[in-house]
Amino acid sequence: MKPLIIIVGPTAVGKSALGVMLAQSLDGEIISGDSIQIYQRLNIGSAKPTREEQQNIPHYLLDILDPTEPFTVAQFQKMASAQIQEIQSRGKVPLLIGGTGLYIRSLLDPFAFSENSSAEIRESWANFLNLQGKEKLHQMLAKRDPASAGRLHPNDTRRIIRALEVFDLTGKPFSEQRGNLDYEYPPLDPAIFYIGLTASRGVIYDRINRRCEEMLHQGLLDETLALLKDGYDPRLKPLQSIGYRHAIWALTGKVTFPEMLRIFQRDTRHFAKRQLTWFRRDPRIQWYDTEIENLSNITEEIRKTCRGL
RNA sequence: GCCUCGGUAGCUCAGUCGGUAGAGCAGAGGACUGAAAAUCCUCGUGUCGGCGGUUCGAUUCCGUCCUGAGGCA
Repeated sequence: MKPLIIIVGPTAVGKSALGVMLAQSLDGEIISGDSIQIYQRLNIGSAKPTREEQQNIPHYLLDILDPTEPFTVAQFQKMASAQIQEIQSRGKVPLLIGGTGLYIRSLLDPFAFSENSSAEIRESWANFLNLQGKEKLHQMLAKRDPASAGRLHPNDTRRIIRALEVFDLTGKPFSEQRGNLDYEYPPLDPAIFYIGLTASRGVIYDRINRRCEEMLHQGLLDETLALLKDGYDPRLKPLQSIGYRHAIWALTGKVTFPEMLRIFQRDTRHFAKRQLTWFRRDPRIQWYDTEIENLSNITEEIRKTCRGL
């Protein structure tokens, strides 16, 4: 097995910088595991590493989609795993870096996205939801897939609709197909070095608060306005992500500027907390606290522990 | 110095016609298998400014002190 290094963690802890450093010392190339940085024109708000920050290290899965194009885990899984192999085949070390937990996990655990999805089916259930309400929708799922219905809260309509979609598509309950893998974290190949970067809550939040301000200074509003002027629908998924949706509120006068900043910062903090909840659960991650560890020692540790290096 | 209005959860405040208190915001924990920067669930004990008094019982009434804002001198 060839080496693979993964860096995860909450937003704004310094994953990108660590990644570039490791890429330099280990002859590596970087693959982004981020659901927003994959889009073109979303630079400032997605905290996409700039040319300078990339330091001539090749970066993949950045800037490959137009904001109008949908993107899903299934696509990510396919593209990222192909890219990892491609890098390895050239004798380089792939570094997977990102904060999108589901994306990262789709590469490590047996997530099988065999069936195609169906927007039509989803739409019809969304319609059902509008007409009949949450409880009825939940009951529909309970009839077809009691296990999933029991697991999902009636308010979590997005997941309920997906479970219904899977049933319609395959005739089998979603719960059967996912094989109870929620809490199963099979051991990783010893050639994989899985790093979680973290810091105390206070430090993370300070960094987030500052970064949000910086994004505005760097021109987040202009970046967003340019997209709107070019006809991009503000309801597009990537334009509803953190930062962009806030910019849109301010640009359309829905909120005042200071209020927008406040909510932007808060939503980013909430997001970081969700990321931590996701990653903390995975026992395979080796955590590094940026406040106490000297990150430059990581290279050596990787050399020692990572098979194939 | 006098008068008025405040001092209740980290913040802004509500409330208790006397039976030890609750909203919003902030925060915390959790879930998560094709929208995941999304979506969803759960969580509020705090000398009710201090000290006395009245009372079976005071955060609530009375006195006094401390403190903030405003007004009058």
